[in-house]
Amino acid sequence: MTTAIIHLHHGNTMLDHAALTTATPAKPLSPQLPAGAAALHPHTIKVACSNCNLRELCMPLGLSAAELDKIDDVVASRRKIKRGSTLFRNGEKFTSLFAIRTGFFKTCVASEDGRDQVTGFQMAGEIVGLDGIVNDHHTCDAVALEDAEVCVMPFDRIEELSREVNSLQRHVHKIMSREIVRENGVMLLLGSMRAEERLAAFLLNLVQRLHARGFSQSELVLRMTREEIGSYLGLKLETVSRTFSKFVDDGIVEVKQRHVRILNTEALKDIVNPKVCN
Amino acid sequence: MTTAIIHLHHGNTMLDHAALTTATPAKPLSPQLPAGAAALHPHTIKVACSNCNLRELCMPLGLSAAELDKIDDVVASRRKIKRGSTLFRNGEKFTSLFAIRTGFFKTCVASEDGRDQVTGFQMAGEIVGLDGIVNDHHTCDAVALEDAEVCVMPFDRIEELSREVNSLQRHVHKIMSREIVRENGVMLLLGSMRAEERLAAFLLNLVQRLHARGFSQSELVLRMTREEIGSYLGLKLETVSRTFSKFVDDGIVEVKQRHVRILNTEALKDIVNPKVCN
DNA sequence: CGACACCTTGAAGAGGTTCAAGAAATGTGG
DNA sequence: CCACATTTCTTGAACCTCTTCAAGGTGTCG
Repeated sequence: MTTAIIHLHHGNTMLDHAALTTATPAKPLSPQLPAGAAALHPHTIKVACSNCNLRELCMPLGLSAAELDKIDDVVASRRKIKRGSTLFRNGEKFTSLFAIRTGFFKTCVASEDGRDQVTGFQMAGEIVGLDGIVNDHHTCDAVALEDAEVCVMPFDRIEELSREVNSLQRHVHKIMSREIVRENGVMLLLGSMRAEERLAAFLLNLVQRLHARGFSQSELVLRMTREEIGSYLGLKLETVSRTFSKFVDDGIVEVKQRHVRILNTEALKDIVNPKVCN
Repeated sequence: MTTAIIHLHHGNTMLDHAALTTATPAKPLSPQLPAGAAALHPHTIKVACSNCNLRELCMPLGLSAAELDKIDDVVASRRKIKRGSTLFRNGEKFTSLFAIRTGFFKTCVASEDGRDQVTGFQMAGEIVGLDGIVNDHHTCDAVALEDAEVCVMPFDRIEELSREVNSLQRHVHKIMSREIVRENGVMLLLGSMRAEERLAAFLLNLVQRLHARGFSQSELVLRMTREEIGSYLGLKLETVSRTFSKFVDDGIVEVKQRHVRILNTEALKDIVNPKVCN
């Protein structure tokens, strides 16, 4: 019975503590907003990278003090995006890359006839907007799945600076290459995995990225709907729901709406990479 | 009857003329090999971009003479790859990007348990190797589907030069962004399309790219097996074969092994983007 | 508290896969 | 250049996974 879990865990502390919200990590990786800065302007705030705790995620390591000074100029401003609204939209002019400071995004592309496909979920420290470089216009939408804040990095400024700071140039290349490799992995998932494998891979990937940001290795709060997960994984929302229920039945995870606790990471790994027996 | 076509077209001139081999395009876009150069060294030949007819595909436009001189240094050498052998392999150290001069490649990633997924097919003028930048090692295989020749472009040299030549810098960024956007499109295909839609989209994409290289808009020779097409499209080879047969039955294409003639491009487009009828 | 979005589950159905066999093309070695 | 081995492609039939349609439950937010 999959419904039992809802009552079994009703009232206990599962998934209820603060470490479960992406806005408040356990490790000290949260961005530090200069006190009072937010009050200056409702949407854009001028700030620097050098005192940002997410720098190790967005920016190259091992910068000299002089380079750091220059890098501070990459971020032109910050921008807050309300849950449900878009950071950029398919067709809009491309001017900047965005580094996510807080919050959670999805990116999605649409075909002409209106189908759409979630191409990724992005969290703090990750960069969105790379799709816009090639044609000076964005080819996908970036939608905030929770209230978010991003650093706006005008791309011409990035190009200018990366001619001067070698490690920044290398970093930009790596970020783009990383995105290519990530998408290769998604293609493998979409092209060759079955529903259970897809969802297992998805959960492991999410929890791994969250863990790198100081969150639990075993508990997470999904910021997206079943439908969005399904779109990303090439499944219908009902299939996602059923597969969650199957994992619960098998004792691999606990699920309470969007709260997920992984009880058996190894089992998930085995589902993704089925052992050849004998 | 789908088998009829094989006899119907037996002996006719369908797909038989020279314009159908990727090595001999109708338009003058074929690379010009300096006479005798090939004899100097069996595998690597020092040549420049400035006199290459594929330059408009690989390199930025509107370069000054001085910039062109510099760009010539990007290509360290050329390399010939026999059909079936690999240009690079998952795990190998990354040093260079490769511009395809002639021939046809597939790139594929493998999961730990041995499944593999074709992530793309590349033809003359396209760049492979971008996956290697992020971790200094390649994460996929690039396999020649026919005898091929590539220009070897050491990446540190590219980075060096793109600090000096702004248009090259921009070009490198665009190439990577284009790959990201392409993969977004494949994700849409894998995540939301049915078999017929996938194959139709695949054929239209191939023929469009071939046409940009001076080949026919309606005829093409597939350089890959049904299994490789299937892997790319997230289908089994039998499904690819059946879908081809369906298209033949519907009078949309003629198929004779790997020779394909598109009889009704509009029909293919309608399959990819189904019209919503009332 | 009521409206709305989201999630779960069941039952029936479709699309694609698997297994199997045979045909056609391709490559190889004598 | 031909015979044979191998690879590739096609097709059928049974099966299975995932989808579709439908209904009801749960949670959330104004």
